[in-house]
Amino acid sequence: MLQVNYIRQNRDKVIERLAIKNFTQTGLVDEIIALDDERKKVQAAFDNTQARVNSASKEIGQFMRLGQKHEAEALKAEVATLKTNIDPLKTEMTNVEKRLTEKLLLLPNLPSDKVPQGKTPENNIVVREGGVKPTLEEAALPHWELTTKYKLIDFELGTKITGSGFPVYTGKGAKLQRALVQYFLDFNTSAGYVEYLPPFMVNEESAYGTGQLPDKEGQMYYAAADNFYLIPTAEVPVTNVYRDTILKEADLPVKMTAYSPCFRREAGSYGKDVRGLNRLHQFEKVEIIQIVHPDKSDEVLEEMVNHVEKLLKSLDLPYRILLLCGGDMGFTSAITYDFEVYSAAQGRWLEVSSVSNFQDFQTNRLKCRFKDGAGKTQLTHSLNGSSLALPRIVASLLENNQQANGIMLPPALHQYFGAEWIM
RNA sequence: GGAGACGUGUCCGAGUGGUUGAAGGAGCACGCCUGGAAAGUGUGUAUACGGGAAACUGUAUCGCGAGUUCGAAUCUCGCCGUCUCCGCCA
Repeated sequence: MLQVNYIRQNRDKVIERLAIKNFTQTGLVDEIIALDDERKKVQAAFDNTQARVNSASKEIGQFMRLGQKHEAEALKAEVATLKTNIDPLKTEMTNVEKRLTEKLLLLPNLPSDKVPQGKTPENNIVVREGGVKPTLEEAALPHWELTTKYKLIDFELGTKITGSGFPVYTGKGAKLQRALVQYFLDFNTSAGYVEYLPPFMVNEESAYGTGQLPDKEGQMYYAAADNFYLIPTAEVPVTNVYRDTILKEADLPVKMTAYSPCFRREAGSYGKDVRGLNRLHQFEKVEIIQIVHPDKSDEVLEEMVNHVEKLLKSLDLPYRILLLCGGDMGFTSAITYDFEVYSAAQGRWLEVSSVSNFQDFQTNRLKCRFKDGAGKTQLTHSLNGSSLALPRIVASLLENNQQANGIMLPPALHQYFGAEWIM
C-alpha cells in the first residue's frame, strides 16, 4: 500500500506512474487525498473534545478526594454534554479511516522509472538470453508423454484423487522433485539465505500483508471452517515473519529462503497453457526473500536476478530474462524480471521465476520497519523471487535432454538425484 | 474437545477504578569514573496519528473487540492466544 503522505506530496507523479501500469482510475487518488483531509479534520475535533473530557475527569478526581461534591457534579454535567459530541465524532473517525484504508488498498504499487510502457507481454523487454536451444530429433516427445514413458508423473491418478492440476509424482519423478528442492535450497543457503519451512496455510492478516488480499481473493484456496488461506507461494508466510516488527539497521539485509508447495486456483486458465506441467493447482517452489534498507533495494534486485541466473545456468537450460512492462506486472510490484526457460519439444518459453522489488508497498502493509542511524523509524523494502519453481523446470529438463535411451540430467543434479540418467 | 490458570514496555516484573504511558529491576545507548576494562554512577530508552520551524504538545494504545463509569491496565461480556490437568492422536 502506498503511503498517504507520499500520495499527497506527489499527486501528479502518482497518477502519471499509475498510467504506466494501465491504472486509469485517477479519481481514486484525489478521493484518497480528500478522505485524508477529512480524517485530519475529524481527528482534530475529536482530540480537542477528548482532551477536555480527560482534563475534566482529572479535576473531578481531585474534587472527590477533597470532598467537594458540588464542584464535581458540575463538571460531570459538563462532561456529559461533551460526550454527546464525542460519540458521533469517534464513529465518524473510525468510518473515515476505514474508507481511506479501503481506497488505499485499491491502488497498485507504482512502477519504477525503469519499467517500460505497454499493455501486453509483447511489450516486455528481453534483457538477456543464455544457454543453447537443443536441436531435437523428429521423434522428440513433449514432457507429458515423457513423464508417462518413464513413469515419472501420473496426471490421471491425481485427477482421480483430487482433480486436474494435482499431479502424482511417482518413482524417479518423485525423487527428481526431492533432488531439485534440495539442490535449490542448498544453492540459496550457500549464498547466505536462511532456510525456513513455513506454514502452508495463513490467516487473513498475513494474506493482506503481502497483498494477496483483497486483490487476488479468487486465486487462493480457502479453508472456510478456520478462515485460513492455502499459500499460493512461500512469499506469503515468510515475508510475514517480519510483520509488525521494528528491526535494527544492523539486522539488514534479512535474507530468507523457503521451500513450499504452492496452491493456486488458476480460475480462467485453459487449453495448451494447462497441458502437462505447464500450469498446475499444486506445485513445488523454492523462494528467496530479502528485507533490506530502502537505499539498497535497487542493487539487491540486481543481486537476486544474478543469483537466479546463476542457478539456471547451472542446470544448463536455455533461458531468457525479461523486464516486464507496466501492463504485465503484478499489483504489488515496482519492478519485475521474469525468467523463462525454453521448452524445446513444445517450442515455447515457460516462466520459471519472477524476481520483484516491492519497495515499501508490502512493508507498509506489514509494518515492517527499522530504526535508522538517527533513531528514526522508517519502512524497509522487500523483494522476492522464485529460485525456482519446479514443474516447468522439470518440463524443460525432460524435453531438452531427451535421447533415444533416456534423459540425461545436468551434472549439478547428479549427486542430488543419485544418477546421471533417467531411464 | 473438556476443566482450570494466565495474557502489562526489548525482557523480567509491580500494579484490583483517579496526574500510571505505566513502580522496580535487567538489557541497550550515551556520558562520568578508569591506564584500559569490570564494578560504580548520571541521563536517556514504545508505537501510530494530529498540531508546531523547533523545543514541545494533544489523542489513542497494558492480547483483540465491545460495554459499565465523570474517569479503566484495574470491573463486565465476547473473541484470540499461552500454560497446566484430562481426553484424543501422527
